[in-house]
Amino acid sequence: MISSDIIRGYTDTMILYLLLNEPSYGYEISRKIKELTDEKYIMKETTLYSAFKRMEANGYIESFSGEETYGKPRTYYKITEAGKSYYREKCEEWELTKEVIEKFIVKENNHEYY
Amino acid sequence: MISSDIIRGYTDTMILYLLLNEPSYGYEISRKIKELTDEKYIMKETTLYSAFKRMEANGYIESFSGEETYGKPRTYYKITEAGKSYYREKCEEWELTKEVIEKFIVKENNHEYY
DNA sequence: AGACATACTACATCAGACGTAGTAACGACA
DNA sequence: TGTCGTTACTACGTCTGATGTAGTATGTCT
Repeated sequence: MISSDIIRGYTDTMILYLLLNEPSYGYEISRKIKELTDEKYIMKETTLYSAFKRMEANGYIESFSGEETYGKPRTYYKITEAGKSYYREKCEEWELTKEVIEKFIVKENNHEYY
Repeated sequence: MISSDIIRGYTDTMILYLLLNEPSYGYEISRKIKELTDEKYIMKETTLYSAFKRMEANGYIESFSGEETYGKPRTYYKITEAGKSYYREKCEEWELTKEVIEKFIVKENNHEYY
C-alpha cells in the first residue's frame, strides 16, 4: 500500500492523464485509477473532488453537466489546453524528479552491501 | 528546478542514504545532495534540520557532537538500525510509487499522439 | 425495506516543505 | 580592526495537499 503523501503533487497529473482523450467524471476516474494501478493506489474521494476544484480554478479542466445518469446527476470534466500543457510539464518534471530520487535509492538486491 | 513538494516524503530517505556508510552533519549532507544531483535539487536548511529532528525523534538517527570543527561546533548524526530498516522500506516503497505514477506519464516523444 | 452503488459537499486536521529572520564562531583579507 | 564569507545552526510562522469524518441524495437490486 502506498502512503498517498508521496503521490502528493501527482494526483492532478493522474486525473489529467485520464481526461486526455475524453471527458469523464469523479466516480469513473476513481475506478480507472484503481484498475490501472491494480488497486495499488486508490484515490480518496475527498482528494479527488478537491483536485477537481483546484484544477478548475487553475483553468486546467472545465466542468459541464451530463444528462445520462445512473444515480445522482453527474458533473463531467474536460481537459483544457492549459491543462494539457500543465500535464506535459508535469511529465517532464517527473523524469527529473525520478532521476534525482534514484540517486539516493539502493535497489533491493544491493542492500547487503552496507 | 524541482518543486520540492514532489520530493515530500523522500527528504528523509535522501539523508539516510548519505548516512549509511558514515556519520555526517548538516552542512556536509547539504553539499553532498547538491553535488550528487548536479544542483538539480538543493535542500533548504530548514527542511534539512527539521528532518534531523523528526528522524531523531523517530529513532532513525542519533546525534553526537564532533570535536574537530571549522566554524561553529558541529552536531554529527549516525544512522541507527531502525533507520536502516526504514531506509530499506522507503526504497521498496519507491519502486511501487514509481510503478504507479508511470502508468499516468506519457514519455516526452509520445505527447504528439493526443 | 434495506443494502449497495453512484455522486457528491462541508468542515476540520495534520504534516512536510518553505520563507523569513536571527544568532554565533572562525578565518581571510584589506 | 572591521567586515565579509563560510560554517552551523534555531525559532516561528505560513501554505498546501492529502486525509478523516460526516452527511446528503438518487437509483437499482433483492
